[in-house]
Amino acid sequence: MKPATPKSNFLRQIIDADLASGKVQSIVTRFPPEPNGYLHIGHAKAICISYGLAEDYNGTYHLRFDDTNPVAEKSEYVDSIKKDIAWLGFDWGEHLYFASDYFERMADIAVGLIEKGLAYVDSLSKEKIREYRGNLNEVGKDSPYRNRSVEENLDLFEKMKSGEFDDGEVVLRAKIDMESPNIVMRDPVIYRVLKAHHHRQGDKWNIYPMYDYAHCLEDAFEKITHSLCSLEFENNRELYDWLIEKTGMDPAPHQYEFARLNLGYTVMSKRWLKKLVVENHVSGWDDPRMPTLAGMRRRGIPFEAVREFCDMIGVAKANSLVDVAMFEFAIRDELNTRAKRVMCVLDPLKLTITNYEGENETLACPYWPRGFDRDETRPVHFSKTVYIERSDFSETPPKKWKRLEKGVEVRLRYAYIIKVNEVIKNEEGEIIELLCTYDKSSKSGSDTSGKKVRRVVHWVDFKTSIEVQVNLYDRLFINERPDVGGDFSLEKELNPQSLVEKKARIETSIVNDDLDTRYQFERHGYFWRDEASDSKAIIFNRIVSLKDSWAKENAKSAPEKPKEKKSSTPRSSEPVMTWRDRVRGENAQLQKDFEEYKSLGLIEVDADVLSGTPSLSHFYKAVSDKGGNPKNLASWIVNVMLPFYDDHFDYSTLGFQPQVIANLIEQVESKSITSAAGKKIFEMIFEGERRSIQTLIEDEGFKKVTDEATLLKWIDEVMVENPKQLEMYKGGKDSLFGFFVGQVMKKSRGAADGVLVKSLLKDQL
RNA sequence: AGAGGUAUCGCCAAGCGGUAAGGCUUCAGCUUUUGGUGCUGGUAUCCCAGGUUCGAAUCCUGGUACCUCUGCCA
Repeated sequence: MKPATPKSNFLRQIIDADLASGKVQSIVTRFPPEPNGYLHIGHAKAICISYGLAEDYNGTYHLRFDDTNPVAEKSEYVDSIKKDIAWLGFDWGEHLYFASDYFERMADIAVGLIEKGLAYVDSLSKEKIREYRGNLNEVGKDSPYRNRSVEENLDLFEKMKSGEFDDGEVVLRAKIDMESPNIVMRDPVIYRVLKAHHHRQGDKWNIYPMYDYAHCLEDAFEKITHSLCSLEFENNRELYDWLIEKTGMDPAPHQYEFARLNLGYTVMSKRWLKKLVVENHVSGWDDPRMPTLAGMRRRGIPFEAVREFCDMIGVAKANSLVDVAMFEFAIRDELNTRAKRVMCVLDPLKLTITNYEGENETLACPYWPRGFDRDETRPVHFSKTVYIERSDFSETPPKKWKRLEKGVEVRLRYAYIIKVNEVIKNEEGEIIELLCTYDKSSKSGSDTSGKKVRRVVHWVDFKTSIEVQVNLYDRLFINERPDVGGDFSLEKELNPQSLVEKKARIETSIVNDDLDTRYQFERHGYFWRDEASDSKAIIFNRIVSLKDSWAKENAKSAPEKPKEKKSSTPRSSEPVMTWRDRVRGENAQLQKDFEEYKSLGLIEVDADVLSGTPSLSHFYKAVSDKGGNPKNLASWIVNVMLPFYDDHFDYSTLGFQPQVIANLIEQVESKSITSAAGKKIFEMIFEGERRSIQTLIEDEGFKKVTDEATLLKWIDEVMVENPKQLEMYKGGKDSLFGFFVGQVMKKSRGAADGVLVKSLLKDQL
């Protein structure tokens, strides 16, 4: 029933590694909303990630209100956010925090920064600050106030605090680097003057910390180990780490970023959600069509479905747009097992059984379908006249029609088999009633008619059924990505059918149920009572419709989607300018090396890489001085050795002689060891192994194995150990060949002769 | 133009040099008194181009596309 969820993601890998290395003993995560609005499904993803991870790893999670900007924040939002998170089933226990509770501490730390000469008060205007910051292409320049003395800064900051400056007059800035390629690092503002009323601190403060300054400190104060946020903060991480380091916070929290959720046919940004509410396109933040948690709760979506959905979509760093079908699946999957089935007719049409003689009767109808291991029933009234769904009768039935048509027997669900004999229409030609006859012996449960009728139709009793209002909700927008591309105008994007209100008729049994009962109205969808419902006027919200494959079948063949061709960019024949070309442009020696390497017969890219830095070039020369084929030497260094250094190759701190590498490559060249073994040996050297290559080969058995008998023995073993794969291979799964080669190679620890193994294996298989 | 990211099926998403997981969607079939549910089965060679290797989605080089950053918002 539960879909398998991705059990691995990059955050888990980070945590696993941190736990394994002892960097942390147990994890602490946090969800840090600003109390300036309502939570939506995107927040639910973030919460499920941070809190879910803490739960899974037996760690701790915090709820922290990041209330550093008093202007938009309200206690009302604090309450709604708490309610929403609790609804999702998370309990933060005693770990409820407010950034504003740390204001004193943060201000003290700012003083410390000033004392260290790492922060200064800037008197530049907002506009000037922007101008001085530069832009994406131009570096910034220093503020004229950047070099104020520590004393002056201390004095000025004190005055900011005590209210001697007005909003916007001065700011406190971190003194970092106005020429940093990362704009975030160009002396970011860390405190601003704001004489605003704070929802918890009142008028106590005249200054408020900025997010970048406050957030990392909050994490540190709370000893958060893994501070998870969305991708747009990637650029801010450098500042986060800078502040943690300069303020000496220990242990240091770390920030990791993941992609935020985008869901089709809805919007997630506060701006648009607010517009929907303010312009009355919806009834409020909790309108059942809203993607807010309050809206989903009112719609009747169980929180478990939201959680299941969050598990399903996983977490990664690639921007994505999740198909609503996935969310709908999660909701249906949850509701399917817990929603009682009842009958409700949304568009009633009268049907009279002309040969029905009794007054009425009561049928015991099961609440649950077969296979549910539940056998509760409810009484349902039945009489001579019932309502059926107008769309269940057709005068011109399409192919494969399974409902009513004239003269064909159909079962009234849980009741009798009937046959329509006559169609009564009004003056406009509209059908107003169907007259039919029934087979008295076909009563459901005691059917002695012997008939097998595959057509079924649901119904409610004419006299006793209750009229109710049903709200049929559908997606709010017409397009999958309403807020992308061009200017987004709500009027054009809104789905006019997002709410359809109907008068429907429902069986009486529902009056006895708890108000929060979830139902499946058979053949329609899942419903529950709206909170505005009362005993006189009952209102049902449709949570989600049933999956409808008939509609698809019936729809005209969908227009063929134009297949997007994967763009293949033609390879330009122009020689390309690499960053190394630029380096060489300023370093004649390297340029000379480059030319020399090429003349030695190196392929161009290897020559390019090896002459990219002085350190590398020296190293290559040192290795090739010892002899050997320059081309192969180069290729080995570039492709096998360099990846170990992850762009940080430094000859001077190498820890082994170039001679060693020359020897190693010679062994590979002379085919006395395989290249895989060569790589393994280098790995050992890289990690500090000091035995000679010769010794290593001897001691560790790296010598290339070309002995057929040994190889065949391994091959036999592999075939015996993997009977399943063997069978599949023989069944035609050729791609398994590589698997067998791999297994043999593994047995030999990479020492077997690959070519030989292949040919032997081919014979054996 | 700078910096930081990302690219695996229609949509999410595993994969970390040796069999291209899984879920959603979709298609086919079975069951069915819900055109629902359940069950069975099918559907990708990994953005492009080179290179290294017995073997590359994974390593190297170079491209391309998309996202984020120029608030005294978070």
